[in-house]
Amino acid sequence: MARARFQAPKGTQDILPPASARWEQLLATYATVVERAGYGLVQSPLFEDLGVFQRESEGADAVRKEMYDFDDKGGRRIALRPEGTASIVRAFVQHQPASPWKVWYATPAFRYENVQAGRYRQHHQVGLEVLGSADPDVDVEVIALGCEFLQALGLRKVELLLNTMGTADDRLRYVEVLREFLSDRIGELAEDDREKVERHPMRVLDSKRTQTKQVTASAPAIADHLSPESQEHFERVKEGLAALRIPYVLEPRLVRGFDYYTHTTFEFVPSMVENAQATILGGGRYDGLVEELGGPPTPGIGFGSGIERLLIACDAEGVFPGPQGRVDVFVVDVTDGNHVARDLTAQLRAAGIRCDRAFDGKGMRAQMKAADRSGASHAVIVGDQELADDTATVRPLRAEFGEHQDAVARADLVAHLSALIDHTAKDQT
RNA sequence: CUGGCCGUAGCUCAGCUGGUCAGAGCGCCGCGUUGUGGUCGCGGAUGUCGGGGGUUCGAAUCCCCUCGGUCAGCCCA
Repeated sequence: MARARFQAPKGTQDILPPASARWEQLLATYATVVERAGYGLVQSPLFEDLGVFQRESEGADAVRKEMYDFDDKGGRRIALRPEGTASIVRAFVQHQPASPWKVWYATPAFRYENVQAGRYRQHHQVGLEVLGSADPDVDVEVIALGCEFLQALGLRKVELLLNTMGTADDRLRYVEVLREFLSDRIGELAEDDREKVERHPMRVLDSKRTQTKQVTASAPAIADHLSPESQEHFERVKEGLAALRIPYVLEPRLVRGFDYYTHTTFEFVPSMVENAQATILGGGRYDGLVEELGGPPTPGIGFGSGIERLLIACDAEGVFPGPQGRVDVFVVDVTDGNHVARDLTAQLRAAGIRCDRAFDGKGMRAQMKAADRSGASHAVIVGDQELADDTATVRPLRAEFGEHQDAVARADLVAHLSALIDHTAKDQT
């Protein structure tokens, strides 16, 4: 190797062709699913005032440690976006659009943390948010769209975990009960989890240490400590999911990292993936966040879904292979100067045919090899003979088209190829 | 931030306890067929053995540091 002086920073990666074609298709699939439900795209800055992301919540210390923050040349404290929701909420507060505001986004997210399976310093998320409605049917719609999206990718072996965090008041009461429960058994917890009991007992619930898990298996569930209103909200969400035939598993230990989460929380977890970081889509209601960012009391709910993890899950299930072949036609030119390739590719592209050619005056053998590698279903060969006859030789490259090659009049070439390609497209579906 | 494993060609890897250890397969390029790919045959190119330092007559091989990869905790998508 001509030794590379630089490489992509730790925890980041280059997504090159052909792998990048899967990304394009994934984004298109997502956009299709959410836009037909009335969601509009939001593009917001990749960096924000640090305060947008750093709030008073208990998780704040950890959040700050993982944030890519810096002072810009004007002395402003800036942070690269670590997640999608906060920017959307900031934009909502700033522009005050009419409620309910239903929006989606696709964005990179940056977190300064150690790399692990399914965890990167720059990862990519698609997500959506609904601001301004407390209706439990919105919870159902959001979860259903997440579900639809995963299905559209072909994922089947995915489990929906569902829980509720109640309201802030519910949680205060519950945390007392939970803390008491954990304090009584503090000796049975894994050592590293013991200090959390005082500070943030709900964090103990999602510890991955088996020792701790054995204890929390019998911990009191928040669902049993809800106010009647919270109870009612959760019931209606479950009812809605049942009506839409979306199976879910109640997971009392499913908690979210931030304080502003309320009521419904959910995660989709692929069963085929062994990694510790498996959640491919997670979200919940956050009825306090808009206020935290200086807006009027406004309910909100949304989810985020990690593209890298989605693709890991797709690989594990052997689904969503991505599009095959970048072009349908490859022009092979064995005339002097290759001017036919130059002109013919332009003509075919103008007619909407995806085609490519070789450069650098390669010999026919090399051009045919390139044609094969391009994934094209047909080669269009032009040499002195064809030039004289004003024709082109259309040569099939894939077994299903046989070995027969046609001499096609140049005037009929576009129509001829279009018909062949149409046929191919039909065969693939 | 803490810990385990790993770093040899574009890719996957072999290289025993330091002494032809710079190798294989795939891929790439060319030729067999100066107008036919994918199969087959033949030939070819590419490496400061991640980087730096040390031990030694001698280091891909042993030691230290560092960077990167990977996995786990924590956190989350």
